[in-house]
Amino acid sequence: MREPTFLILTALARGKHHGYSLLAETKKLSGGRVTLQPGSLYTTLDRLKEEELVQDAGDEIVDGRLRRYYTLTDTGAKALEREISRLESNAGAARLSLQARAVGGMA
Amino acid sequence: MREPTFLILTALARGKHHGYSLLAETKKLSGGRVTLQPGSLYTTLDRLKEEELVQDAGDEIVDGRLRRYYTLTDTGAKALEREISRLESNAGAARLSLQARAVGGMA
DNA sequence: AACTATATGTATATCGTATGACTATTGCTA
DNA sequence: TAGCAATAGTCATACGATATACATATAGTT
Repeated sequence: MREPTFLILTALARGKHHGYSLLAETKKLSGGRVTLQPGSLYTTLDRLKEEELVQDAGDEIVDGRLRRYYTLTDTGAKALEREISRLESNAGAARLSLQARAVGGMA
Repeated sequence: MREPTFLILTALARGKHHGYSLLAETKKLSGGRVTLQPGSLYTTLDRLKEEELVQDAGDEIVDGRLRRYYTLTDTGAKALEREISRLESNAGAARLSLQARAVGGMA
């Protein structure tokens, strides 16, 4: 799972969002590092729906504009949890390696 | 940075390795999840050398077979450190989101 | 003689993402 | 009232890291 996908799932874990609001939310979650373009967002959402990690959560018309809401499925929440574990495990292993390098100098 | 790249840099942070030993080391570091194929490994190493995150650390002939060693550069170590921070930050944000979901139910 | 492990590569395909152009509506303001 | 920004979403194409499959060679094992 790559960062855009991860950020989208993370944003949706807090509750439902519509597409456009995800653009702002993912940017915020990444501390400003990641700015998704509409094209990336919607193709990713389509894929995630096919994989059943994300599902539709109803449409709404606000000020004449359609809002299409999305939420995490339980499968999606589990996938996110596994992904978090992977990140933490990788980060931990790498921290150990870097410490070994700092302490031992280079072999 | 994706997982294969990350695992290769992590392995090299502990000291020099030749290509083939990285296949085993990255597998070990990932807890068996990731099995790099030779093709992925060597193309990634070539790219990392071009980007100067990794450098050659001498050749050696053992039992009639060539071993080509690699190490991290300082730039590579810094890149790995930044990457670790990114993983930790993403994992932290996602944990909070999942907790919000668990506590609040779904909105 | 065939097979497995060690060791290093090349060529091509795949897939998620990036990019950029496009459609459409509302609200503001000059 | 024409023009522009912001909101909301779609579509076509390109890119790039990795995956897959293949190639080559030596050493040791069965």
